Amino acid sequence: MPTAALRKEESVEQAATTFAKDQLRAFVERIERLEEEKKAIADDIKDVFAEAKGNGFDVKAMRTVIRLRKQDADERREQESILETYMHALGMLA
Amino acid sequence: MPTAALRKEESVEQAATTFAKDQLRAFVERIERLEEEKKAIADDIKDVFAEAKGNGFDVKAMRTVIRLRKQDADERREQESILETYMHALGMLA
Amino acid sequence: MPTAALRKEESVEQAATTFAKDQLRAFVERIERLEEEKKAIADDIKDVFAEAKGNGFDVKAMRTVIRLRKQDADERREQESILETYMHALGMLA
Amino acid sequence: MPTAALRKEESVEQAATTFAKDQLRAFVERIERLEEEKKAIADDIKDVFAEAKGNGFDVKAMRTVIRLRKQDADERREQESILETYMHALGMLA
DNA sequence: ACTCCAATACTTTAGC
DNA sequence: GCTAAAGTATTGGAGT
Repeated sequence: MPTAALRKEESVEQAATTFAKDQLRAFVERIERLEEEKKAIADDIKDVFAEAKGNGFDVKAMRTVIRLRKQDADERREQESILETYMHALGMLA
Repeated sequence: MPTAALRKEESVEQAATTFAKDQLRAFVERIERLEEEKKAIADDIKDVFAEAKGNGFDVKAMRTVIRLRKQDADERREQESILETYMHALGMLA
Repeated sequence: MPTAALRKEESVEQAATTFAKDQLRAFVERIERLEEEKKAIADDIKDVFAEAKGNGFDVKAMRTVIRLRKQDADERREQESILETYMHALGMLA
Repeated sequence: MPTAALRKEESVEQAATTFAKDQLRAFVERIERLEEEKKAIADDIKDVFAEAKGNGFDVKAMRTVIRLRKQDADERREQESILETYMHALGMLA
């Protein structure tokens, strides 16, 4: 993180304020940039669905397939977490 | 992506089915890859908010600011005008 | 829904405005009342968890149990919905 | 809910376990009942919003108004002040 | 335009 | 008290 340049004309408080302002602006702009990227990817996804649809696939069914695959992936973590909870409840874990 | 080989043993219909299956798989995998990227960016955004919070900024206000910057001026005026009307109606303003 | 009383002193437009105002206020108050009730129930739920905890039960494990039971209930609807989607995709429905 | 009968054949430990089980079941069912009630009220709220919408009101603005009414004045001023500061810093105001 | 569903954001709660 | 996670509410987008 760059230090705030303290110009002669500024009081210490003004410098602090200026610094916070710049810092805030930097955070906001970083987030906005990331959100643009995210939006671009979301648009890409839409395009792929549209292309699939153009090739005769049922988009809703595709979404279901993708969702189920993701659930399968998530489920293991989930199951492990549940198991842990139970073992803890039964005093088998710390 | 390999093309669907039309083996001697396959009927034309089987080939078509195999092709559709491969094509579907390809679409699904492209989407899954894109969703992973999207997730990564979403995580980055979270990190930035966390960092901002660690520097003393109010995350909720930051979100508001970012939302407002995204709205165009007309839309914003529109919303504010409706809100004002309602607040008036409910005696929340002058 | 009660009609808006049109007082002699009011113009038609004022009456309309007054009516809308009263109507808005009525809607808002109905919602606020419902939200209070909802809050009260949420508090009751908290109390039950606290009581269970006081009787030596593990709250997190209880939440897990409740969530799983709810999933079982939801799952049937979900499975039916998925089945429908597939049947549709395969041209077996509508 | 029946109390746990302590049958001759049961050891004290078994009885304790049975009792705990029944007690747990009772807690879980109480919570599930309460959650159903909560859900019913949430649905009622949705209905009221839908009705308001059908009468030409802007649901989003209504939600905002309700949220603001819930905040106490101090808190509201606080939030507005932070927001203003941030908007200033980003050149969105004066 | 409107409904429905998925995604996001916010709030609350549990554990450290 | 703070961080991490769950649950809940709100928003936006896709399909009809």
